[in-house]
Amino acid sequence: MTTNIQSLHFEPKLVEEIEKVGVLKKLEMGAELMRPGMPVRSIPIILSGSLRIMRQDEGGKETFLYFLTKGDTCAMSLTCCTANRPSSVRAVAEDPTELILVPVEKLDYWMSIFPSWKTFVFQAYQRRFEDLLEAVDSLAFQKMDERIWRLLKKKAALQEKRYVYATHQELADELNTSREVVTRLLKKLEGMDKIKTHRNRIELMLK
DNA sequence: ACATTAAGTGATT
DNA sequence: AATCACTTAATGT
Repeated sequence: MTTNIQSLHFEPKLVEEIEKVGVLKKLEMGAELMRPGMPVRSIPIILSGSLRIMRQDEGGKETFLYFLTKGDTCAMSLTCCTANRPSSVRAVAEDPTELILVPVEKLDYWMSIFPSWKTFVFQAYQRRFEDLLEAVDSLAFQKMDERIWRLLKKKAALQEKRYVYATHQELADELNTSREVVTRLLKKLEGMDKIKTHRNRIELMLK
């Protein structure tokens, strides 16, 4: 399903420019568009499909940052281009994807004469920033010990008492983790005198 | 006493 | 933090 450039509410003259200077590129699912260290010579505008943007650590382990979909462009590319720095992320096609590559040289010029381009770039930054915050949140939330403690307090507060009636397995299911992890972290909380564990029941030690 | 279910543990990735 | 393989403890019949 191809989206054309017209649907991205650019002014007609800009659409013309993009068509003249942009290069259409199609990516198979799983194809890599960008990898860390690659020089960035053009910025992509996604027409259809989606790109998965990831960060990579030294060992090559990847963490998901955000998706780019129809009408998006890559904020990283914009900064890399203007600062003339290599890419620090990896971009892989999540689906079969079509995009237009716009050469760097045009960016400044378009910024100054096309209001819709300025808006486009500005929005790209704003949306990517939001996505990034979301990614940070979910990573921060993945500290299971905190999540369990929050859940217990919430459950206890929901009633009036200091007991939470649940098995480790049930808690594990709620937190999308394994029973063993829950058991161990509860043990840790118990060691800190925050709770006492019983069968089918957890006692919150609130003073 | 026996079976069932919950909880605890070590090792491995 | 997840998974596996097992052990041990608590409870129900």
